[in-house]
Amino acid sequence: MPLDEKNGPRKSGTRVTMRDIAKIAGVDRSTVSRALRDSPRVIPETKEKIREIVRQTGYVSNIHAARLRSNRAGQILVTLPNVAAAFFPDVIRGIEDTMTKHGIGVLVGSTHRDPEREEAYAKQLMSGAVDGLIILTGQLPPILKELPDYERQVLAVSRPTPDPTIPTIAIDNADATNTAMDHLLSQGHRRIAHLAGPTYSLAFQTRAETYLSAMEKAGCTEHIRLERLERWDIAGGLEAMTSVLSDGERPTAILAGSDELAIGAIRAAHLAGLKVPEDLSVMGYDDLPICEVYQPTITTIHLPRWEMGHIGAGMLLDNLNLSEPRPTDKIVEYELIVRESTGPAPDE
Amino acid sequence: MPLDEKNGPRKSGTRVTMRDIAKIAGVDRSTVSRALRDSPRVIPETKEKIREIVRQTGYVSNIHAARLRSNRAGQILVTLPNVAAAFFPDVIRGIEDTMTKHGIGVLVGSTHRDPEREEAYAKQLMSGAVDGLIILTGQLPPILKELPDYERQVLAVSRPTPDPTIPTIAIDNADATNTAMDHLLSQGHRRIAHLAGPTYSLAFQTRAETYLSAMEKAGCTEHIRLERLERWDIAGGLEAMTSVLSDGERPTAILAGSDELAIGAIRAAHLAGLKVPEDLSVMGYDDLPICEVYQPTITTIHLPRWEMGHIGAGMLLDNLNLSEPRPTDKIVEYELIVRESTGPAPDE
DNA sequence: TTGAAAGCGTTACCAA
DNA sequence: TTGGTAACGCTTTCAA
Repeated sequence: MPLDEKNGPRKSGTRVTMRDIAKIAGVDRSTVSRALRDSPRVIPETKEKIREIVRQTGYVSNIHAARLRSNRAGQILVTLPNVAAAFFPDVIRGIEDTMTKHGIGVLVGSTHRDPEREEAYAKQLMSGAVDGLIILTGQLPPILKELPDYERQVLAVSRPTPDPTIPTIAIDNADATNTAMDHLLSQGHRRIAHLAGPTYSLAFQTRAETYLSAMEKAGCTEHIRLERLERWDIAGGLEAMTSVLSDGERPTAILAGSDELAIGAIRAAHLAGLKVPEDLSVMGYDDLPICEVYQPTITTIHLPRWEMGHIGAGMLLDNLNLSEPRPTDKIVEYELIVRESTGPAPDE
Repeated sequence: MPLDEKNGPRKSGTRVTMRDIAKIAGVDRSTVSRALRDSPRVIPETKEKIREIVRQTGYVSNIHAARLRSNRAGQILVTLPNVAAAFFPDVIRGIEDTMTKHGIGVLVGSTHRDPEREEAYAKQLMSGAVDGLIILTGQLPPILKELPDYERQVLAVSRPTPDPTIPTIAIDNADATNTAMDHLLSQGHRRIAHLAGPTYSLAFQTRAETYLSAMEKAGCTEHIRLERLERWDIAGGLEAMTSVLSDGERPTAILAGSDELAIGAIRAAHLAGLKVPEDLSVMGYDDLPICEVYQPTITTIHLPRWEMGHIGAGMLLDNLNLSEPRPTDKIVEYELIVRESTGPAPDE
């Protein structure tokens, strides 16, 4: 971050400072400081006088000075792989709603899976620009481990990280996958393919592994078809499904690792002249808003996104404030939502 | 933002400071500062020595101190109404890509149309927490006007604001709407209804007005049906369309103010047993990614989202750096994309 | 090329 | 309840 040394400090244009307020009010700077933060140690009269002067002068406190002195940023950072994914807004909202109540600001940064960006965000925490970090990417920037006590300032929500010391809020992905598989198997499906999300993500990894073991348990070993992807968006689903349809035995059901993959799969099936769910059942994970209005509507595993964010935010606040750290994982409930995109296996 | 006065400054846990590095290296703090910012005024040898010590000690500079002293935040803020809207990610990406190249961080905040939140974000600019503000909401927080020279630090992208002094990057909404209407009229449609986005947004307002005048010009005054909404998401489109279908003359085409409204409208039509586009044509604005894979695929007005963000970011950087302000508006090009959701008007 | 020193504007301790 | 004052950790003149 090469700041231009040629420019000196940006000319602050003779901005009003706390000292000025103090002078006008005829009190000390410390009193002004207390008054503005509504300390009980200033009588209402003095407060009102100071506030009036602030109003008239249009004074705004210099946040850098406050942060330097108090060593608190008053804000946290949420990192996610990609702002475009419809999964995150609700999680962020859950975090925001909680943090805002406590006067803590929430910043959002997208990593695009770029290690440089991840490191830049990690440094925001390390440099004190933010007080805490909530990771939605499932990736822990390695550099963070240099930060003493990082387990208390970092939290993973919705996607577990490889580092088990980071407290995590998520569903039980193995359990959810078994529920999904039960749904498909109970409809008579045997040729079930899985469009798996990226292997670097633990959540997708678990889903894929559980799919495999569920297929084995159901005696469908010979029908296993695991399509591994390096993405989990609509385009990825489209591509993967096209590949599935183009060779080998055609499945009667698709368990997609995300709703986006499911939409891509449905679209690919449609383009190939197949009807969903008559010819092919498709389901996903997440229960994105679009699931309810896509045509057909989409069967999925509902994740309590707002709630995960809410719980995570509360937990981070605890870790940040309490002298005693309490970094424990938290499993939240999922729910199978059956809609139009899955149905009985077609007769042979 | 009531910080807890009981907690003193957060214990920094004997963190390594610049002074420590200087002591170990046997140089002055100023030399360390220069070395770390790669100033030409330190010989490579000294630099390397200092860097090595930094590496070993795990030193990270205190960003608050740097910002206080230099009076620069090194980051800008982007405000948008709602992280959930699929419209914004590309715009943000365009902003990020440009800013990152210049070593400027990008923060994203959602207002949820809450005046308190809007004001809180405005104060981030006023307090110096961020160097600039890019507004995607179409709303200018009133308090910002108290900031001298705010026109140079604030920019509106994609949605014009009511304040004409704020530089704006957007398409020509009137022109785009005429293009859309031409498309529908040329397909033989006369009974065209418009699902209009919220009136508080200038962009939606312009689209609605242009719809009206286009209908008049086409001699379709008696078929005008303008459904005004306070939202522009899928649920809003569903609701509005249901209302349109439930009373009065049934339109043969819908011009929806956004792609989300269009999806809601298509869904409502489907639920009412109508086929799109055979019974009803529907089109939107924005060209969201889902338009390409929804069933049917959706005709729309493409907006160059990444580009708008990119241009906006560049313009803000100019305004921030140059002594001479250059706040001019910029009109970008849109494009009509014809897909499956529109077709010839049905025979009567 | 480096060092010394003066702040940046606020907060929080300690006294009064 | 208020005042005085010493930091907070860095950057940037100015001098050497």
